[in-house]
Amino acid sequence: MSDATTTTATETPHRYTATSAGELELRWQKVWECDGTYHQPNPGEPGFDASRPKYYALDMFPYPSGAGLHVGHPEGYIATDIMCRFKRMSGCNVLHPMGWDAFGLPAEQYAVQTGVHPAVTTKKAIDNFRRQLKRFGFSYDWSREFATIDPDYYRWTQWIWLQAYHAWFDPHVGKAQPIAGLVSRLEKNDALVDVEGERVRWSRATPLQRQRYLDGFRLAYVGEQTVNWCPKLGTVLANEEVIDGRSERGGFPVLRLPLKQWMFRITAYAERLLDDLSMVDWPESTRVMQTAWIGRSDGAEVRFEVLRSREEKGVGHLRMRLRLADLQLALQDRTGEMLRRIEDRCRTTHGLEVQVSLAGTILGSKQIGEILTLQGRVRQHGAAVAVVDADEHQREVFRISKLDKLLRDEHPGETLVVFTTRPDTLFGATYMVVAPEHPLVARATSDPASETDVDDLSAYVAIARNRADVDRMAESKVKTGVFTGLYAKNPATGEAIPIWTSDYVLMSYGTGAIMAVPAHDERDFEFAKIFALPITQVVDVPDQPWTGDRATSGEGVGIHSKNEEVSLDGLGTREAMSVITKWIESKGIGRRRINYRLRDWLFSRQRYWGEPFPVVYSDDGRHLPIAERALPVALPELVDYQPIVSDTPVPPLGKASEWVHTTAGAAGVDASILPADALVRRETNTMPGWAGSCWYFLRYCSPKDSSRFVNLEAERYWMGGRGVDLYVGGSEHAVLHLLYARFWHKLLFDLGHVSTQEPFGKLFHQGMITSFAYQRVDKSLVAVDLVEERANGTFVEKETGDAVTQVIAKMSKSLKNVVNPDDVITDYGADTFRLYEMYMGPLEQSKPWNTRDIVGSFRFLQRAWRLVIDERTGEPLFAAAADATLERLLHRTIHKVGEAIERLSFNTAIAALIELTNAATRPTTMTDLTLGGFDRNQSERFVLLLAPFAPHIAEELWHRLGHSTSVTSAAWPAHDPAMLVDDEIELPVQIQGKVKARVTVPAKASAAEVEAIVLADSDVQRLLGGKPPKKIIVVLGRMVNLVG
RNA sequence: GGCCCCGUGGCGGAACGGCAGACGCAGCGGACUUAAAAUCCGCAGCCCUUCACCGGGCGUGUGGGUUCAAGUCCCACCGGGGCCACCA
Repeated sequence: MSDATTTTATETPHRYTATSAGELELRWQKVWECDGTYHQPNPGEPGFDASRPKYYALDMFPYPSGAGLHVGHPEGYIATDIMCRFKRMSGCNVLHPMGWDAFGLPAEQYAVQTGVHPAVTTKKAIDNFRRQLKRFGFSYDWSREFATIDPDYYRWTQWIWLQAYHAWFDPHVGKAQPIAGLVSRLEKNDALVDVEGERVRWSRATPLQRQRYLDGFRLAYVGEQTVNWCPKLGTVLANEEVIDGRSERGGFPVLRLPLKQWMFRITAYAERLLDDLSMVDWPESTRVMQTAWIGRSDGAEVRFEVLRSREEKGVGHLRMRLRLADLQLALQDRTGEMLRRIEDRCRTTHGLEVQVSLAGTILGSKQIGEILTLQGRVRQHGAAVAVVDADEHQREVFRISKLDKLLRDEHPGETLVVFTTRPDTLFGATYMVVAPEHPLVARATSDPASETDVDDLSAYVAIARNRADVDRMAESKVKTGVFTGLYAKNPATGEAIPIWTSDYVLMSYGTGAIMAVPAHDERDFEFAKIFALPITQVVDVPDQPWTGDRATSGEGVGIHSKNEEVSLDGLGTREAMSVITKWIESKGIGRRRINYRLRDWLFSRQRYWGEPFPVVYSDDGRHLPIAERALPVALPELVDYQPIVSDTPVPPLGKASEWVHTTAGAAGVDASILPADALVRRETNTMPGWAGSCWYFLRYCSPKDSSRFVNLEAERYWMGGRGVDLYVGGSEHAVLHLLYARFWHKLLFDLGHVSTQEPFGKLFHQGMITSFAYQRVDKSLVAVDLVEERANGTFVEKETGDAVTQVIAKMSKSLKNVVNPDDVITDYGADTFRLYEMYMGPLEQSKPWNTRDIVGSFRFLQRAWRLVIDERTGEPLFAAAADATLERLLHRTIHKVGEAIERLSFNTAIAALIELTNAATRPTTMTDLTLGGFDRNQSERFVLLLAPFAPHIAEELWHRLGHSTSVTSAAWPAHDPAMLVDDEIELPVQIQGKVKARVTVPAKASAAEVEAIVLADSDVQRLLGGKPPKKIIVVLGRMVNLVG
């Protein structure tokens, strides 16, 4: 117990003490709950006032852990609560909800450790979090509370997933469309589709083949991917969940493993996710992080011929160009009729079997000429593939996957496609490198005539593959690699250059292969030095003179870059890139391309504690969606939810065999898809913890709606304009949650389910609450309880007496500097806690908790109380007459506080309130208490100013001032702008830029008048010593500068 | 290694390019008290000068620059933090 709890009850029985604060806080919390003070009706509901503007303030809902709340949790919640209370008083309808993000790994791991079912521990944790949060007096509308584990909620999480499953990203319109539209197009054209290397007409394809084909388009799809497999967690993880080769949760090593998993085609939205960042008011750092994560690179894709030896001549290319008129017709004719005609023409006039697929978009006829080239490539058997290749803009993802597929599947071992951001260095490409996982390597190892040691190659690939990414990085200092025995023909120089494999090239980026330009890329240079590969300079970089002992990666002027058809010599890098790209395109060996670092989002987890997928499998291996009417697919109550130890991921839900093996009818598959009695197997993977947080802010709008994931009208009202008006949470979610939620939102927007492109109009990250710790000379940290403070303000280690310095560190059990919010509230009350945490410093900054400082906030509330209440009687106390100076200050404070709240600058708002209180406080020695302080009206406005920050004490004072309704619904006081300026102001006078004197001038004085007053001032004349200044600068209302 | 942010009293921090250090903590002095606590009043960046008042100089990590004027803008460096990290 702190000093604050002691009270001099005998003399001042109505003081504000920790005890009385606790009493009145609990009392008002009960009243607010009984009265439904913070209940916000929806449009159409009784009590809804349509004339008021809306304000939606959202906290990142917590993941309730067994440990309970720590002092960092409430920081953001207090901030939004202040804003909400201010907005309510300013006349807004305010949506301020709270809920629980309750599925996920930590709860399951805790359950596995303790043997208690996660449903039990999670419920307990939620109850504890709710109790702790309620003690702060937050103005949440608790009637909107829900948890992501509620079947009524995850029913709709599954529903949204189904929307993605039934949709594809149509490159023509740049947005998601129902996949039924694509299917009917395929049917109508009876299109030739490509399924795992085999081409069949749609009408003749098996159901499984059709499904496989459509999986190449669905936004939620099954895909075979090299995944991040964490054996220790027993699950696969998304790229975003892997940091430095270790799991974000737990820090366990992560391996790579090819696996069929549910994916989200988030890459289809790469461009929009990037561009729309300009629409939102977000911290710059977060926008930069998302931009970097999406990682757009502009460059070119170039196809190299693969040769089996240095001497081999490559297979010739056949290049074709259709007449512009044909293309124009093809584009305008969406039915496919024209495409058929082009195919026919190729067959009859060129003797070529050609497939034409329409991947371009009608951007305007002027672009058509430049956007399309038809490339043909002859195979030995005479079959050919043509790719209609469209413009680089927007529709990239769809076409590229298509191109890659065709190239890889149709011409195994014959070409090697690379992506480069520096096509202008093509002449300097002296070797190639492919990732160890690249298919070319597998073929090279099985080539009996290989020029290299195949065993070496196999061994290297085996090591690189099995190595966890952590090790791969740890050993990354020295580059390693093996020659594959294959060569590629540099299309610019015509030279055969060796193809190597090395783990510095990643299979997951670009095409998994690079053209190495050692002269102008540091990584390639390092590799070339180690393996004595040739280095050819092809760019002269002005500020990086060529010395031969390092790569020059800057931009410059092309040299040594010339063949019969094209020359880059003398061209600047930018121009050279454009020239060479055009040349590549005209040769049909590549094109301009945009590449994204973003990969598709792996959405399956081999865990029990998550949302089941609404999918079953038929015995021919097809996945079949559950009908919407059959949702939710409830998570079975599994007694044994222990993860299955295995070298490969095995979902624990497989243990619920009665649940897994069922019939189509029982599972809820529509009879039109499969007969009701057909045996099916349920999907046993579950969704990751991120699923529930992707759309919870929408559910708050109408949490009880049982017919829709969100009520249409409620969504339009609360999310209207720019979505959530204020979203506060930690910057640790800068990419993960905030990127995923944006993706879901865009998908829902495209399908017409929500009304805004972006979910969160304004985002704010609160800083971390840190703590003090102590550091020895050797930089090791010492726990707080092992250190004592000396009288002179220095710190020594108790045991040794050695001096230690105070440093700022994260709160941790080992440093004994963790603060429990419950204790602080017991010692001072929730109002003091709220005030202290907001007064510590700027909201966005990380700040050290200092328990010693809390008393300052407490004393402020005591003074505020004494200012309004006579502590002997408990009755309100008023000055006989309003003090004019105080009135002026009050107006200024009203202005300052309101403006500071809008800026989320709560520390300065509170400082202004303290200044006002200090100015108004009567000395305790004063006997006539009617002399100082506020009059009734001033007191009321003062209490209103206090209300957003310290709602309990404000409510108490408001009622003691005679009001019977809550301060929550009172109007924010107005200020008179005329009261913000004084009649006379004191101006500093600078001489040669240094403040030397002060003069008092009328506030409305003109520059000339001010100048006259200054020059007439006796101090100024003395300081000038008779010499008139050369120049006088008058900044009205600010200062005067005399320059000699 | 790359990009970004931040360096202000003993501590947390204020400061539209215009009086640096608001406000709070800790500290010091005083009032009240038998006393302590609490409360209230006052003092408080550093240095020089002075018995004192007065007065003067230096001060926002370091060094330069722009400007009548720089904590604030520009360049370089030092220190701390964050993000990414072989992304071709």
